[in-house]
Amino acid sequence: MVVTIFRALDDETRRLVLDELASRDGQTLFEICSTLATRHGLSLTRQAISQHLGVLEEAGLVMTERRGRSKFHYFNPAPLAEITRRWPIPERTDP
Amino acid sequence: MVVTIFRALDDETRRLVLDELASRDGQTLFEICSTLATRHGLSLTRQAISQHLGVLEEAGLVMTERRGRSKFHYFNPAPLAEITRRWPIPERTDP
DNA sequence: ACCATAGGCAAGCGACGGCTTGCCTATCAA
DNA sequence: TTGATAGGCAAGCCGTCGCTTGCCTATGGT
Repeated sequence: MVVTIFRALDDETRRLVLDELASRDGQTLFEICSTLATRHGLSLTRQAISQHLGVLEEAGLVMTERRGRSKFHYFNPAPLAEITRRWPIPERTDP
Repeated sequence: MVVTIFRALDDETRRLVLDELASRDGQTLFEICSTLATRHGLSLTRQAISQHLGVLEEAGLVMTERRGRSKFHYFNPAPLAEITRRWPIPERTDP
């Protein structure tokens, strides 16, 4: 199944994962689990987070790098440009 | 239920509706139905499109204006700024 | 070799989303 | 007033998503 960035972004947990990686890049699965738990009160299984990371990776929003038995995750905002390319966002939002 | 812009964008039909309104603003429900059918081969019920428009309106991506028995729909890209505000998009995407 | 650590695979369940169907309301024209 | 046009409400079906549970693989330390 093809995962679009729109599907990937349509989940608050995945958005929090992106926030986490944006603030501290290169975290492992277990690190993301613990930071999500302590900073956002998320009580999710490791597998749940793993699946979320899989979706984000398929969408190209997260890049990974294996070293030994660890897998490091990096936030890649580049695919988000598809949104602004499709619907240009006005500079200012003054009502 | 609260409809976020992320949920609203996570549907190709809704994205096509936004494209349609972006290219020709102020269309009615029936106009959107026919243009989607002719230009994208979408064979959906009027109610389906109506529900999509409802979701887009709840998310603030579509503004409406009633005149008589017609309801005109306008694309409002302003809420999309939430995305770039949360995750700044790099200017260029040269690899 | 042994065991703990870091992660993956797959099945199953509950809930929600998209779409249809059927019927109803409101506005305009004759 | 009658009928046609533009749209709304609500129930129901089916597929998909998020999450858990259980088990398996692989790397590193001692």
